[in-house]
Amino acid sequence: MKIRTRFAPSPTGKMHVGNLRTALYEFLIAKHEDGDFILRIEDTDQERYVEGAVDIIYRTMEKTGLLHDEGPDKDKGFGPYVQSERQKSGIYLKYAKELIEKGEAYYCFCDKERLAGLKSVVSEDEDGEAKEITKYDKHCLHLGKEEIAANLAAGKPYVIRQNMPMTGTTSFTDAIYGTITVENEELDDMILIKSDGFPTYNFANVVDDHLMGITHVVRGNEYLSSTPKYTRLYHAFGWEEPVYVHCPLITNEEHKKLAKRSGHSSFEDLLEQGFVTEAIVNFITLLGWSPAGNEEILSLGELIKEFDYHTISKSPAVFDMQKLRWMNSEYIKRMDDAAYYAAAMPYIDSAVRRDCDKKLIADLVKTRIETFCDIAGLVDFFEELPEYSVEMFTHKKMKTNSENSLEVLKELLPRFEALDDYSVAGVEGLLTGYIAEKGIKNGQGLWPVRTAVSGKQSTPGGAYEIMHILGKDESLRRIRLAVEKLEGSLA
RNA sequence: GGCCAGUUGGUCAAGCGGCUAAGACGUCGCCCUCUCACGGCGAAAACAGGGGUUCGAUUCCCCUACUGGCUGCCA
Repeated sequence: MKIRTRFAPSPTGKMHVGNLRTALYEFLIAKHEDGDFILRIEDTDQERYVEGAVDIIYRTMEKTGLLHDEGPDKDKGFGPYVQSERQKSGIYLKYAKELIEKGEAYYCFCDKERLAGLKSVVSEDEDGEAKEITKYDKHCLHLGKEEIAANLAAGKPYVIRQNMPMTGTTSFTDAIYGTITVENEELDDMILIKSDGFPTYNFANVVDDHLMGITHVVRGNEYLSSTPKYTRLYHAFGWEEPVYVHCPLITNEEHKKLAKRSGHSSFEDLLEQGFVTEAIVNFITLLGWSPAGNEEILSLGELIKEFDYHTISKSPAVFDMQKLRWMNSEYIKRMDDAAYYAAAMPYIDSAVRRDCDKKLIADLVKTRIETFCDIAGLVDFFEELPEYSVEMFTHKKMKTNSENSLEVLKELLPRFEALDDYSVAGVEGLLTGYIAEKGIKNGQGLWPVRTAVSGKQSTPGGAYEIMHILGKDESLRRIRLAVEKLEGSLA
């Protein structure tokens, strides 16, 4: 049978990385076996709906290459794929009523006050916050037919609840976690249809998954505890259950659920921080799953080939920013020229306003950045010579100090003044010639120059490249300044 | 509190009864080198604890501890 998976996000804001990974796994599971990947918008919660969130979902899917075979924007398949649209046809209510007839669900007219009265404080957490638990007492299950009819006729607000048995157990099998069994008395009579007429996620999800022929239900393991309820729903309808694939949670460094404040909880945050889409996709896939071989840098195509959901791990994974940064640097290094320049130039242009060889700057910086946002901090000295101390001319390993740096720079200054060819090769020729002539080490000649023209301990590129980028005038200005500095300190 | 799940180096993770317990990130060292990177080489670093089962447990079972999730007319 052809595999069909679905990504069923709620349009409530940014694309959380946990959601993105779920989408990724769903896509990978389907495509690995040439199956269908479906996009369904679960917007049954009117309260949480955020304008524009659906567009974020579309954009993210497109950018990451997780292209769906069926979805809201395509006019094929079962459609529509937006639950608020589907709801209009009364489809969910129809199925809920079917359950009522079977005795698997019932109308409930209890108001919030009565429900609140059912709550009991069971404990307090460390912050002194009371933890309450509620389990509905099945009060309305025992309403008479006439009473229900009268309430309905009177337009009294109602919900429809699932009728859980008080005895026995319910089991389901998850592809990752194995068979899980719970006591039915632990199961609350969950709400299927809300008083506003919308189905709850729990219900709409099951109905739609069935109607759309979803074979593999993939979701975060926060749903593991509620899955027995879904199992009961499938059984009540007499529907075949899908294969469940629950994925381990992604946590922050404190091993807590990735929260908004961590600053990297969403795809958009990551893009803003200079990460490339392919690296994000690659990295997120590896949170909870690892390939059979040792190669970790894998394109989406390679992931499709290698992904095997049976080997998804059970334990939660910490989102390691450090490793993402490394992986991003690998992707940057592997970018071809066109793509790389296109991505890097905007960052270089905004950091270096001087008219110069920016392509060279881009080349120099390529192996030195982990994200594009790192560029600014590396190239700032091209724009403006930073304040620096003469101590910088003293370097033990280079065998330099203020005295010989001053000597080198003073001897070099007239030669640079006479030089017209400030190409990299031109500058290099002059400097290597000088070094050979003096019989000194490369470092002894080059360290003073590089320091003088950059004012920094470390720079992308060396003296030749920097002088070429700065050009004759600016290079001379900086060298003269260094000479003054050194003379001042030695006087 | 109840229920469910998880627990291999700092992090991601191989392992599926017998191994010197892979690999990657990070860290440290060396080489390369005009700096920093890149690249190359190398090092330190782990089976939560206790009981079983077994000739033999990281691997199977039980208990404990810890961590996380759920316990909404949210998903």
